Amino acid sequence: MTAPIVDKATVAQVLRDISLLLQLQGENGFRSRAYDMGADRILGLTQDLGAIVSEGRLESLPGIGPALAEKISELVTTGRMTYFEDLRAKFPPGLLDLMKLPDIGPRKVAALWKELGIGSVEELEAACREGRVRELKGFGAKSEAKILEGIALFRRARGERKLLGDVLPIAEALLERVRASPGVVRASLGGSVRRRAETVSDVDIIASAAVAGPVLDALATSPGVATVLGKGDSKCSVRMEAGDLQVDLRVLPDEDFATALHHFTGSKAHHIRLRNLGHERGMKISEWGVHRDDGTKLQVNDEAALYALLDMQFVPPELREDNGEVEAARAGKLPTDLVTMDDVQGAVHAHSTWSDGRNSLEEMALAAKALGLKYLTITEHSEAAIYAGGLKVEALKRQWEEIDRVNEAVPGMRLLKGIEVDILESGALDYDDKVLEQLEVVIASIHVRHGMDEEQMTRRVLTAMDNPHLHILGHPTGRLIQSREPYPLRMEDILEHAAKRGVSVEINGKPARLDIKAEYVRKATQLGVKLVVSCDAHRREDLGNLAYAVATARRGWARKQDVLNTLPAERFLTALRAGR
DNA sequence: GCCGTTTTCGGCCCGACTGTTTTCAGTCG
Repeated sequence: MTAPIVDKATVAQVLRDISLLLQLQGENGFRSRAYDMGADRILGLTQDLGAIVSEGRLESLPGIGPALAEKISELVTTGRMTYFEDLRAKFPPGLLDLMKLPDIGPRKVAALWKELGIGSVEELEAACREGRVRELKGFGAKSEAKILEGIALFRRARGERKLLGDVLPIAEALLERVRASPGVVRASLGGSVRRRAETVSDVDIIASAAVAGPVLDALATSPGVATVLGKGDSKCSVRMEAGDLQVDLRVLPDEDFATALHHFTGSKAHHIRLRNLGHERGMKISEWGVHRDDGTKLQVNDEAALYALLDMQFVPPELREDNGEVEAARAGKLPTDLVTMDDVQGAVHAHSTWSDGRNSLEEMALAAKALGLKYLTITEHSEAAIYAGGLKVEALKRQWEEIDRVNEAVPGMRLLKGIEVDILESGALDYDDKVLEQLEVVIASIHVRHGMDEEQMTRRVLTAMDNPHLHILGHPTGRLIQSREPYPLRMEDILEHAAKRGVSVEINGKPARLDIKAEYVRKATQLGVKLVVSCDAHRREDLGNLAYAVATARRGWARKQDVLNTLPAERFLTALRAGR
């Protein structure tokens, strides 16, 4: 098998660019959407793209037909796509950036380009300042002002999505404010935040109330709101001061709450599947309810009722990505015991002032206890991690004495003696086996020498897993969302080896890591690999990262029994050693 | 461009909001 020249993300990006260019050309919208759906499909693949291409299996993927298969195949095997290059050559290179501006879509970009010869953000800015844009049909003075605002925003945010961990706390605070406003019956977050996507672009809140006005006002006047972008009879959009975050609130009668919540939770792909299923049954599903073809409105009290109408199991929001959940729910094969925060008995992966953490062992213990947890694994860095205050063996042994003291002092909470030991370049671990065997929990992670090639890096991790004292593989891919690519690793090989050797795999809940990601969680559970949800805490507040690890586990369809730290401490320790 | 348990052709989710209009087009989610 030859390694693909281009990765999934690149293929998806090319397909999305084609979609935009086709829209610019005024092509059939469904044709451009086919490229978008193809991009989604490729991005969501758990299997190796190179293998799928070389085995000619592209066309077996839903949404990929002969035309896309041929183009993707060309791109993956040669690194180029003639169709894309030809298409792109018809337009100035800056044109695609224009589409990223708010309220600017393909029709407006086409008009700006054809009528005014505008091909870049800079040219658009100049034209707005000179008042040339208002001369165009469909544009006015207000449009020019809004475009200039949008350009400023574009330059600040560069269109980047935000980490879920940066957005969720803001979203939950706003939700509480909406919930407390006059006349609200029900309220919930929606959108990618509710689905717990790794990154989100905005916040959706859905509320039910007999009168919408006061609820919309509550959001518009919330602390932290920078500008009110728009406010109508049922909808209000604001931009927060923090991080240019946009928040959309919809308020409707309570009888429409469930269908609206479902609609605005998405994902779009999941939703389209459901609408089509409804169509087959003579039902029209929209945010305004479910209607029979004769116009009668069906009562839908909650989302479960909506799925029941379609003869499906309820699909939890985290699974609504059209990754097989629709088929599984129709067949009654969707797991009903996905892991929840309430299932988690202990937190894995915490640092203290002994290495690079900010809080003492006792402070960490008290904070974990306050969250209702029963145990916390203390896993400082090992000796090689000099930059992170890694512990020499003597210091590690002194720490055990303090752990014993804290365990006496904080009843109901047990600190477990562990380590986050470095995986050295050779694949050896940074402590002798004689030290490792005395520890209750051994996490092994890579922290240095990221630049090795795929073969070397894979070999390094496989070798590490052969050490019988290693219990958990820590943040296995090393990615930092939006700032560092994963190590070049054959993850399928790693997960298969973990299954064979009885090594557990971490789902690191630090919002910038979420490592392993949901797709690999699903792969891991299929292979029978046991998982732990971790907080990778460097301070008290980081214990809350567990919630993001649990969300990632759920997005990967992990059940309670797949996650070892849902067990009480003693059984957790036994399970870590089972199969080792 | 993709798809099919009435289809290999003719569909493909649909409503709110804004700014420009004077009945609507474009964008967004």
